[in-house]
Amino acid sequence: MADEQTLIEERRRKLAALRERGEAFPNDFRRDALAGELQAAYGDRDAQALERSPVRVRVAGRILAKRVMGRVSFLQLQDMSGRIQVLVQRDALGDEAYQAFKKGWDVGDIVGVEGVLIRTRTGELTVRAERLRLLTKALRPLPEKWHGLQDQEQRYRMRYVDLIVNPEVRRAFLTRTRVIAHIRRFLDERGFVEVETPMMQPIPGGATARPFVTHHNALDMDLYLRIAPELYLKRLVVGGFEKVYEINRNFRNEGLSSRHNPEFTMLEFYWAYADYRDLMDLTEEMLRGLAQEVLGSTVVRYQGRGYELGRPFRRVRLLDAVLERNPGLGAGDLRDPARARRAAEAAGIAVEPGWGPGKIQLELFEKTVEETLLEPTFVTHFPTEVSPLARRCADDPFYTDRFELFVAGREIANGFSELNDYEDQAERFREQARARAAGDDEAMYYDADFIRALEYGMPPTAGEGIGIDRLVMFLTDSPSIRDVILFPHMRPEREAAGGGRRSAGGGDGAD
RNA sequence: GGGCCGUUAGCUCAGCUGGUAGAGCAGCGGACUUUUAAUCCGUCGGUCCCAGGUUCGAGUCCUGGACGGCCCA
Repeated sequence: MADEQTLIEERRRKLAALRERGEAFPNDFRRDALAGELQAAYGDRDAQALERSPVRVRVAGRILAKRVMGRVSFLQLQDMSGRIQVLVQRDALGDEAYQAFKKGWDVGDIVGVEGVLIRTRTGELTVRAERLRLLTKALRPLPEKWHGLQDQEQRYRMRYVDLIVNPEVRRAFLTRTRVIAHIRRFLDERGFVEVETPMMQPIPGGATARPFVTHHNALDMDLYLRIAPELYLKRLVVGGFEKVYEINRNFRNEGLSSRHNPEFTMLEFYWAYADYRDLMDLTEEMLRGLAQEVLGSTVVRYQGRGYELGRPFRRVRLLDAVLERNPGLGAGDLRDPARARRAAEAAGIAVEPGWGPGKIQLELFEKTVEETLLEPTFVTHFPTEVSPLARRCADDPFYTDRFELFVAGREIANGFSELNDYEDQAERFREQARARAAGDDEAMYYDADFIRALEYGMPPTAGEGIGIDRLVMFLTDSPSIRDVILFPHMRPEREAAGGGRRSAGGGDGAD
């Protein structure tokens, strides 16, 4: 009587008894209180005070624990706000109702309770039930009460179970929601306008990445799931949306890892009459306020280490950061194509044919510097060669007015003064198109409509993208991006019939 | 794509050098009117991820595969 099918059969039997009494899936119970709010409002009221002025409540939620002690029982009830205990007494409900509860109700069932607040002998705030309703009978048993669900695969595949039994998971996702809400408020307060631009694009632009392809039947044309919204948001700046942002999904057809999911959430915002330095200031302010709001402190604990967001972030040029970590190199070694190639090869980098000194500087940076940048650091002056949408530095066109923000060794944000010189932009697109023709399938396409938009004139503008998932990982102390994406991508499960161990769908059609 | 690790009851986990597969929780039966990992007595429950192989004998050893985790590209 304890393999999965038997456990389910046992509950089906209980459900059948409910159906016979005509009360299997009622939808007329209305609650007027939430567990967490009751804890907050009455948590400090003592037993006598609760007795003197009784508080009647109707709560509903899932049974997480059931402790039967003869003619009295205790339930632990969980709703979206938290948990509260329920006291169930035979003498209050009558013998028939109490027996039905005792024999027919299980951990995992969803119930409604009407009663009064009391404090038990051991001091716990409790709803003493006067009426009990079983609202939804659960067929499947919940995981073990103490350890919860540990198996990573099952936690991701059956997130609904993970959320029921692992409170820290629920907390992380609520934090994610608060992060996004805070960012919206932050930008709204500063006059930014939120928009939505195409997810399906005829030309995938705005980043270097492999896209997903789909097909529009009526138009008989391929469309690409966007890898970035950038080129559309800049069209809007041309159109007069001088402060604009979008928080939404990007799709990149690349590998999965603890830092990559094929679909991920990005904030992009564009700010006319500002430059990349203004962006860095704004980013610091945003992240500082965010930590304060979400964590109550500007110190973030991540994977055992503390990070201080309260102080100004370090700012360092990419070349200087590379030279710091590679003491054998001099500035001149990384500007000349042949010398840069030799330097990279000496550092163990397999230099590909099309790479110029700018790409090599970036590779050296990623290989030798990136993961060492623990404290929040703005790395500035990315080479023009690897920044096809960024404005060149006024004093040195080899570099751009661009930065990336690194925290805990990971890229969190990428921003730059936008390239609004349509002639330069057209030339950069042609350069990308040449690289693509030469076999670089991550290189950008030439986007003629975007050039046309720029030719109408885009004001001097700064724009930035912030990876929301990685930011939330940092703020929730999550080691994997899958811990902050509700339903991360997984390989399909094997069919239950195929003999695989995991058979989440195994009960389907059993009746 | 490569390397390492994992997969045993619904869940969390033991299982030594190859010799009859275990515990706790959950379930079921019983006791119990203030417990909170309730307690106590009794009890059911296994395609040891899959397929081959070695062996008198495989959860355990070998080969291949599936899925997952970590690291690398």
